[in-house]
Amino acid sequence: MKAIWEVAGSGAASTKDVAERLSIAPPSVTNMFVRLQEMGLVEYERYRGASLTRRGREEALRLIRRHRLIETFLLEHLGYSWREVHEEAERLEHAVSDGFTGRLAEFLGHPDQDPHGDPIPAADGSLAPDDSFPLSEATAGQRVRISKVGDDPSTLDYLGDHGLVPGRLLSVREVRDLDGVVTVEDEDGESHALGAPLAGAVFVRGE
Amino acid sequence: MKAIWEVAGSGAASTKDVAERLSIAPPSVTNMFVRLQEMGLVEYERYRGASLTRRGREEALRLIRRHRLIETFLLEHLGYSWREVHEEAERLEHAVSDGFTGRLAEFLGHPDQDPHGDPIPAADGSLAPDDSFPLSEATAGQRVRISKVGDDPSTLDYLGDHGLVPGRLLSVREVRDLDGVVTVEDEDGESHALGAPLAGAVFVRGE
DNA sequence: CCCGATTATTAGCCTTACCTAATTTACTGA
DNA sequence: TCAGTAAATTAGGTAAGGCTAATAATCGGG
Repeated sequence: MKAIWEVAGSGAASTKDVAERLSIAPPSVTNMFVRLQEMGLVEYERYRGASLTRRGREEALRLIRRHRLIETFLLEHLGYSWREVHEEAERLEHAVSDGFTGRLAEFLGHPDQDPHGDPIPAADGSLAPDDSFPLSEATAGQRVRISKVGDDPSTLDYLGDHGLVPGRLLSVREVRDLDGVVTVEDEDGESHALGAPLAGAVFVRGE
Repeated sequence: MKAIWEVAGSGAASTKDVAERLSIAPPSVTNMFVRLQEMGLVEYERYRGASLTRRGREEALRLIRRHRLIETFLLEHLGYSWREVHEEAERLEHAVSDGFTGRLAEFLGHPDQDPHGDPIPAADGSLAPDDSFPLSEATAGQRVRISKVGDDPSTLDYLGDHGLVPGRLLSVREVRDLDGVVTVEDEDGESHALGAPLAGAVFVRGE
């Protein structure tokens, strides 16, 4: 469910994309699509991918809520680094109950976003709309705030080391079409030139 | 592994006892014994039960360590009650990495016993020897400190409600052979008469 | 010392969640 | 439009971890 949401949002997720996200073989995904449809969590048509039903979306958002709350806890209270946190949270989210999730939210002070800057769905399944866009789509001169960063570990490490973390305010100096390099200046006057892959992994909101 | 340890310590655990502890059918246990033996975690002889090898014991103690650290966290930081905590910890302990365990121990200040009063094995697998005994084996006039209480939920609730928790100092007033009732007085001068089942579930150490 | 009760094992089956290999469908560009 | 390729599905298999029913071993009392 979570993989479908992450891969396709409310649209239809392809077998291949889901298989890649989960690192499993495509036939296993087809199989799962059929079963999820029987359970009423997914709308599925052969050769056309699967999309979430209302119930399916709720289920996915509950999982994502768990995941992000757990990540927040691991990062803020157990001293995990960004590169370690994802894997641990992935395993934990399948083992914890709703009761645990609620108490953890309480413990953390009901945060509405995780340390990546991703919004944490509310217990009722509602999710703040996301108006952020990748830095690669910014325009020169714009002032933006980092809202989240991609979750690839080495990307995360690099950005973290350079202070490019959610909440940071940036001025966009140049967006060069030729090679996709985006140059930004941070609050300390430090300037960063980010290649296309990095610029695409830094999500921002206009200020 | 954990079930074998809990049921038999370093002795041999019977198929039946383990099956009961895990609420599964005996044949499943026989099956598992065979596989654990192939893995070198258990010494097993048909019709004679299984006992842990050195590696098996280490493995079991690592799990118990996890379990007790998780329980401690749930009770002390997430506001779980004794009756809820066991089930949640049981599921979590299988999802958590050694890294998590270490950081959680750190977060909790490296406690050496859980809130039940059970010792928490050290990371290297060593476990403090347990010199406690059930209240039913105390003698009148003895002063004892509660070291742990049985983990049956309703027992736990009753004892908790009456302030009979680990750490509490008690004076043994009477141990009546006739019906097994043990009468104790707590630090506040409050007197408690505990029937055989309760007296057997309260473990104490001489002061 | 042996017989019946208790405990354990074997045999055979099920479901879940994966896999690979072979086949089918859909898509795209000449 | 149609052929080649990419994606998806079907077919059939494996291992883990359960189950029940039937059989076998052990043990304790008369």
